[in-house]
Amino acid sequence: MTITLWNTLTRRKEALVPLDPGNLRIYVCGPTVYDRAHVGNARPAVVFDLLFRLLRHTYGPDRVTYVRNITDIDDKIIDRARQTGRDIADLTAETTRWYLEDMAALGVLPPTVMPRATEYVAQMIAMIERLIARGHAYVAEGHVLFEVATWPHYGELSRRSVEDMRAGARVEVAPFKRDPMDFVLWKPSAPDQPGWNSPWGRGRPGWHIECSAMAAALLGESFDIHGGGIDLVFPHHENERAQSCCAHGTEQMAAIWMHNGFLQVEGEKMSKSLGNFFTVRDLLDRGIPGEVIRFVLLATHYRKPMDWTARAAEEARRVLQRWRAVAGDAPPAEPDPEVVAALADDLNTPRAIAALHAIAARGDAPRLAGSARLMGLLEPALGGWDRPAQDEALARRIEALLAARAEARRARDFSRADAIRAGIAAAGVIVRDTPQGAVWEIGPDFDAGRLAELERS
RNA sequence: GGCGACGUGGCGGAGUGGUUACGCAGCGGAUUGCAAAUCCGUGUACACCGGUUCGAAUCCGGUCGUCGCCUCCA
Repeated sequence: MTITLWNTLTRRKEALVPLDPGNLRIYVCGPTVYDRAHVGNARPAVVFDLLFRLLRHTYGPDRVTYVRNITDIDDKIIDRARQTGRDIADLTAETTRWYLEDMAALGVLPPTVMPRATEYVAQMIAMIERLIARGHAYVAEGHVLFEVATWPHYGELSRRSVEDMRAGARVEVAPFKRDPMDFVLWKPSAPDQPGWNSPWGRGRPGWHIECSAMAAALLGESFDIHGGGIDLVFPHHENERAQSCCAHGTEQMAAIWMHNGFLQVEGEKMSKSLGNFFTVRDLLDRGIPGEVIRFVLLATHYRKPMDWTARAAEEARRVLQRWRAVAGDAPPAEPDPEVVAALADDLNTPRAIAALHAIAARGDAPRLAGSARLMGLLEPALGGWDRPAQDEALARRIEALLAARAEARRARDFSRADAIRAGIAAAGVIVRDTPQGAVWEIGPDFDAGRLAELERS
């Protein structure tokens, strides 16, 4: 099975040809840890988790190295710590823990390696020294800057010409820059800011260098896939690519560059001022299962803009509930070839989901379970939300009411039977009659008061 | 202002030079005491305007709209 992926660099779908068949290497830009992950942050985590699963399935679990970093050096972190009076290490440690918990709730597997930027400062300094030695970087007023003009390929990834960018520059240009587009590799730290000793004085790394250093340390100078959100194409990935290629003297940092599309909420962009800004934790706390969130994120092709809506979540919940009922506890079979083929075609998840619908309609439980799990769905660990509540007293009360209805039906007292049924429904309990008898579950609008009212009548 | 992405039926969302995507909702039927659930069947589409072509929703050009990047936001 050949995996084909859209390469942002070439704007084409390309066959994935491993540089080293024994070790497929992928790097994805992870979170900057200063706050809870929002739904937009979850999209790349889920999308590249799916890719990770597909690669493991295709090449074998031991032949894929997936690196997703934790950026724990950043001015946003410094600002947040200052505002809240917290210690930076506490803040980043707690936020990292939150991130991992929230992603695990979405069925995101731990990557092979999760390096933290603070552990790679020495490698960053070494890389900056190489860039200076090779004539791609210069020191000015305690800063080290990458000199864009020294690399003719700058702008290729984001399809921008250096000329256009200079013309459209809206940022104030630091006076010590040789060119407005030059970007910071290292900058000085004030005494109250975190800093590391370096040949250029006490300071801290610029934004992009940490990914270049960690990728090189863990995956080598050149690797197979580099991924992240589309907003990272410029400047982050453009700059990473320039730094890495110039430091190592290589032609490519990654063979394939992948970017997921942006996320909107109810047709509008997510922003705190619109009040539609919410974190993964908000959704989980609101009772939306992580598996449902994952499904919604995978229902749109990863490269397209997607819209998070309450309606989409509701639809996803119903689909998963039905699939879980079909799959039951069946042992998972090999994934369906059509599902694998769809995913191998640039992660065409909507097509894969359509194939899952067909499998579910056939009632092929083992195949459904095995195929869905390739996508991180119908995993036992994410289940439970689709089962009735474990409250035994409540279960006895509902079953007593259902028994009363069954009794009324046997007596052909249909008006009483229907009244009980309507009452149970009004209380938010969903009842389905099957040949084996009535089954029920607690719906989203459950109202214990109305149930008690019904019991009195 | 510069650069880029996207625009498919009531909704979500693939695909793509000539043949049903799929799901949800709707409608019809089976089933049911009546319902729910389930099963079967079914209609509606490719932003707009030109062009290329035997044929375009699919290619090319333009217009409009939405979104993103150019501000250390995935």
